[in-house]
Amino acid sequence: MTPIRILIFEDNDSLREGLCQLLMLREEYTIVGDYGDARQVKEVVIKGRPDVILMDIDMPGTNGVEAVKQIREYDQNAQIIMLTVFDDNGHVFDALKAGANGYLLKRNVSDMMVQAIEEVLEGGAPMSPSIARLVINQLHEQRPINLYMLSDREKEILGSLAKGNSFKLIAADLGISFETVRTHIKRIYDKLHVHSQGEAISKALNEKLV
Amino acid sequence: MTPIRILIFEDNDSLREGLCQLLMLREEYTIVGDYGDARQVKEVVIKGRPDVILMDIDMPGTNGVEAVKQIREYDQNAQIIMLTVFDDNGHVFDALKAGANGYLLKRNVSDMMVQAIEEVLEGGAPMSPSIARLVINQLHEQRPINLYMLSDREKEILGSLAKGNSFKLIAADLGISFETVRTHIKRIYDKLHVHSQGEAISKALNEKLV
DNA sequence: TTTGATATCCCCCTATTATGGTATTGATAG
DNA sequence: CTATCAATACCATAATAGGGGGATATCAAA
Repeated sequence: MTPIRILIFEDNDSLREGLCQLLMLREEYTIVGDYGDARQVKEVVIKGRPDVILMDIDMPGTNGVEAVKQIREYDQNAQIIMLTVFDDNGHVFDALKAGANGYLLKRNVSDMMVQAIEEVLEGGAPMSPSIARLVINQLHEQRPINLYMLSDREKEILGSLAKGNSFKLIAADLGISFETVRTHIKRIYDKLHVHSQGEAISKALNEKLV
Repeated sequence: MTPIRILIFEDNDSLREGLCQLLMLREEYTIVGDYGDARQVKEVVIKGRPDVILMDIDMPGTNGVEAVKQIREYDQNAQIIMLTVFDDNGHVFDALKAGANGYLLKRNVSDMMVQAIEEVLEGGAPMSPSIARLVINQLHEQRPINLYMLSDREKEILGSLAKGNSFKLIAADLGISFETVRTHIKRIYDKLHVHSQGEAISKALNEKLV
């Protein structure tokens, strides 16, 4: 059976060495490199052909997020697990958007690292609980909107407008007259405090009014 | 110490009973109710005051997603863990958006349920690995941008347009003439295959071109 | 050197949208 | 019962946007 190739970027020397020792206990793992910074990330990844990359977020020089972006330009297969001390610094979403596959807090590393590596290789996404909650909360949509008191009909028309339809088309779609559409649009603009189609569509889409 | 109150909605009788038995083994848990459907969800939740709700996705009558929406209308505190057989049916995101806090595949239930309950009460978001990966993949932004071959200037102008600015304003902002803005806009419309501001803004925002 | 892409500017004409009115109907809340 | 609101509809005028041209300058690649 071929060994699992692991590459480590972590600027804290003692943590990095601890990780190496922890992972070397498992004979199915091979550490193909461990680095205190990500300056040579491209060369190192190409040479090392890692299955799993452990990437610290905060490093001198190239930070972890930037490193992930660079890696993803030419390698979509390596599984990348981010390591960080804090769970609130906004880097979380940047890293995940850039293409990271997992996200562990350093305080969970000794407990969860081996399990996390197994999980990520099986197509999972290992995350510390507080990180997982951040991600889930991101998805929660707060709805009790209608901040602008749009009526159902007005929302319908704004929705159609935001799809790019002209007044004429909206009228035909809804089976009402062109003039009625214009009346609705006027009221929508009033309520939204805008004065043009562009502003209305922008506001509608950005604030998810439709 | 006050017990942890658990409420169960699951239409598979044997799984539901299995869950009850599993959780009753722990003396810190109290099952405040177990139901095969979510028809009375509002009354039951108000009466039971659960700390944790286990909610099956697929149930006759009111489905799990709908039930979560109803619960969240008046209870923001109960921690809701969804249960499902499949990890690919699109309900995943609906449920999480509606306000669920965790998501387990039924095949992981016996292994992970107790740990999941602890995790969710500590502010985590327990998920089966494959669900976690779905969520993470949702965040990954695929970049193969510039599908439409917009130049930098064109992207800049489209961005300004999508903020709701008029041609006049864009011209003033960029320090170029009104006619130049129009020329750019015409080319943008060509490249995007649209014929109006509305369509252009809609496309720009929905496809994240800016 | 010529070509192609980009950015800049102008003109003409038409179509669509914005603003300001007024008005009728039906449903609903006081 | 009546005041209000939502939805419907129309008119007139002004402003903005869309579609068709044509033109010049730059820069890099062929």
